[in-house]
Amino acid sequence: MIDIRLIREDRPLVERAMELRGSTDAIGPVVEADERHLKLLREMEGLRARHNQTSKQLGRMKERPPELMEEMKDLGEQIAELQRGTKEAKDALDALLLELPNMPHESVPEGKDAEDNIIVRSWGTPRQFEFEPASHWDIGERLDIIDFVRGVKLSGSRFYVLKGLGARLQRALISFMLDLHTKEHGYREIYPPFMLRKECMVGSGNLPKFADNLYHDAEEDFWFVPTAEVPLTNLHRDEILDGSELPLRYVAYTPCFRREKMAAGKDTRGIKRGHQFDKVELYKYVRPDDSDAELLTLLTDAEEVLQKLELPYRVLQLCTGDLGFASCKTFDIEVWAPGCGEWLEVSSCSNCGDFQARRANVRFRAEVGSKPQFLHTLNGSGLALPRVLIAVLENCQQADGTVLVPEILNRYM
RNA sequence: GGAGGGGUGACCGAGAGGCCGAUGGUGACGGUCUUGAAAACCGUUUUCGCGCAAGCGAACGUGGGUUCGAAUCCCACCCCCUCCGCCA
Repeated sequence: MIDIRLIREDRPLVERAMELRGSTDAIGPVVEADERHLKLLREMEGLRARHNQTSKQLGRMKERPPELMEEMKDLGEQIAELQRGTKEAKDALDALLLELPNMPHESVPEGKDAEDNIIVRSWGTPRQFEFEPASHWDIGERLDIIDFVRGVKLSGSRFYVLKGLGARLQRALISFMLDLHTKEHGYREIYPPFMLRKECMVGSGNLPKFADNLYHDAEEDFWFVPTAEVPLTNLHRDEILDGSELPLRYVAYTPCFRREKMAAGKDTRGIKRGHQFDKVELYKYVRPDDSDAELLTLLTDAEEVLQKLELPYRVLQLCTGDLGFASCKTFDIEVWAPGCGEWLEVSSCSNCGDFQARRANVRFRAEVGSKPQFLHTLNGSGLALPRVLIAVLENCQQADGTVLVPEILNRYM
């Protein structure tokens, strides 16, 4: 959420930021709603002050003049009326504010869409094959470790079944990633609920705008996690943390559930994009001054997974037009998949600034006795499993059709 | 799912229509005393909104209602605890 006070104080700045992201004319309605709300609020509070004062006097009186009582009753009704109006105005304002994306960080390169993203660096060299590398769906079926037909039988399109060593490989990757981040990078492992209350989705920025990508229970207030970022954002919702606790670094493995309506018809082959996938997620709560630096270490923490797996990858910095809703600065990591012949996004590491902290109301006190302030949150996959699985299968395939898994996984297999 | 009890500030815990944003205690912070510390004593210590400010407004699980006035009364919902039932 963008601070309404910033919009009041420096509207052009915010408007420019919105334009950089490709959304125009978003601020005008906000300013109007804000003005309407403030007008009603001031009016209501004025009447209330009067009402409270007289009411207090009445409490001390022995005899209550009937005409004064009459007047108070009247005033009370006016206040009630104004209160309804104020609440409506506030709800309208909040609804607009919740739809505004985060402002890009000043260091983010300008651009319209993914075409304008910048390759920051590459690691490893794509392997030269002495044979035509197979796609993971061919490898998976040939080795009987990915079963597409039965996935569809169970749940429909975009579902698959991992079998035998396929399931085992995924589990090995999860364990490896969790161990790496907890033992070597200082993250604390979290096992969160996979179903959350609606307000959690608002806190992270998934609602109200992206409801059509979420699954939820029809009867109860349970929303399936689309990423562990959501429970991790809300872990400290409505809390004031002690500055000495920061930074907090968490890592969580969860399945992720997404409708993928927007991507209908895209990536239907293989396991690249399913309605359910596993992911290990990195998350940080940090002091505002530290978030730039913490983003870089978050990124290298995620990269190290691929380095240890010896999989070639590249790092992209997203341009302003391609940033996610909640992010002010993002780096993507893409792993090379020689079978599909494409770079696959396996991580998106973002600094959300105070955007999510405002929504979820997570604050900290810099020092004992000082005023609470919003902290910064960062998140990044570390990494998304199916695509790493793809990369392992396709990069490590051999001429005889078998797959030789990266050495680091040996102790997990 | 059924029965009963309960949700108050960082924590414990009072308050049962106006004198209550809330007694008291613990903790934390500052001070006095002390060579230093402990103890003792004194003081400070919720958050948000509006306002240049003085100040005003709001919040006692959440949302409604009664009343000039609600932490306190009424209704609904949520959560926690105990017991019973069911169950991986």
